[in-house]
Amino acid sequence: MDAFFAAVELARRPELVGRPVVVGGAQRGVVLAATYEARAFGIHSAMPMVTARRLCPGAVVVPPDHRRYLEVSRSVMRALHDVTAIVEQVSVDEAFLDVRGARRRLGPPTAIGAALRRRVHAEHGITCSVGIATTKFVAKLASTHAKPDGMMLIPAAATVPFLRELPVGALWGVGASTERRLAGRGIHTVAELADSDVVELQGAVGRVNGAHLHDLAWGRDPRPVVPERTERSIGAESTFEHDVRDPADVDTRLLALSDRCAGRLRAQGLVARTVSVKVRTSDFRTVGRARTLAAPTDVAREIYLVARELLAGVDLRGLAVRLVGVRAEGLGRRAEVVVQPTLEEAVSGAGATRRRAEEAVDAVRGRFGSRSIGLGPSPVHSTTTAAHVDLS
DNA sequence: TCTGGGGTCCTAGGGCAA
DNA sequence: TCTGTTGCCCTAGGACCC
Repeated sequence: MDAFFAAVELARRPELVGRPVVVGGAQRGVVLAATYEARAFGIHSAMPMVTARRLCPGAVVVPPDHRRYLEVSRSVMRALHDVTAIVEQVSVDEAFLDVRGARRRLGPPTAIGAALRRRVHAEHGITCSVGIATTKFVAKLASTHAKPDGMMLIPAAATVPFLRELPVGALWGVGASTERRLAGRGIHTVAELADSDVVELQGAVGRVNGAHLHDLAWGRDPRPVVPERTERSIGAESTFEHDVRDPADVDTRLLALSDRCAGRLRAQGLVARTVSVKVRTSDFRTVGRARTLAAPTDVAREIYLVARELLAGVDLRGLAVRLVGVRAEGLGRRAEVVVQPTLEEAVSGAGATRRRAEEAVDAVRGRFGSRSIGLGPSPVHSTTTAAHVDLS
């Protein structure tokens, strides 16, 4: 999709068409999407909102509506699934399709691409770009080159000449850091990358990455289009409006994040073996801590208690906290995992009770909305967590 | 001066077991 | 029983993507 979030906003607010529009949070956020009119001012995604406002004071700033973007995304993905079952969704606004099996029914890839672009525009009033190639990463580059609102086909024979013209930063997996490291070795273009020595390259950017980038430079990319990839982790993090010093403030946020994390685990029937926390201090330094549990869990209270302990072990060097996050890793299907209670739990039934309480919370949320009920902070040594109920 | 939130993957070192 | 090798798991951190 082209400037996806911004395009969705424009589709329902046509009076904004033609104006510089930026989708992003209020104060401490970054730019999530910008229309091409806004990009003309130098605005791009991931840029701090304050910088964007400075570059273009006249820009219309729209707060994000992720629920709406997800709706449109799902609808677009359904259109893709009408073409083929082999759809690999990469993000909310991007996917790979293996259309080899659809050619007899729907025609050549260019016809399929054109039909899809027409359908998305007709159904949602937004534009997308299509890249067609024999490998995933070349198709991705082609779609980038086709933007906005275009389509590009790169035949197999044209692949290497096309790639050689590009700067290394155009390759998927080459960010600012790798680009700098390569530049230090005189490598600025894909042609220079392709002609460099693999072993030397591996010394510069790592064993796996070096070999991978060298392959990409020659158009080699054996990765197939993989539908339905399983999730590796589920996390939640949030930045405070102002940096905080009171541990109780951090603690309250940590509980809410653990709650969100566990709720999503249960919703997907997953349990996590590892809990990790992330904390960013006022100097923007980020540290993480992780612990693998004796038994996997999907219970907010358990995740929270581990997260709190991990956080207590972090030396904040006297600095205020900017962000905290909780992540559940080492995921497994709850139905396939044997959860052995501790001896204490087996005697008291505490673990099972806790889980049933949180399932009740899920049920209330399912009926009255996600903000209708939440875990509240509890006395430090209490084994129970109060529920805060607001059915207003 | 400012820098979100959701993720994935790789590296490197220590612990540990075969 | 001791020693060396190998490989996996765990943790921390970094790079990257949208």
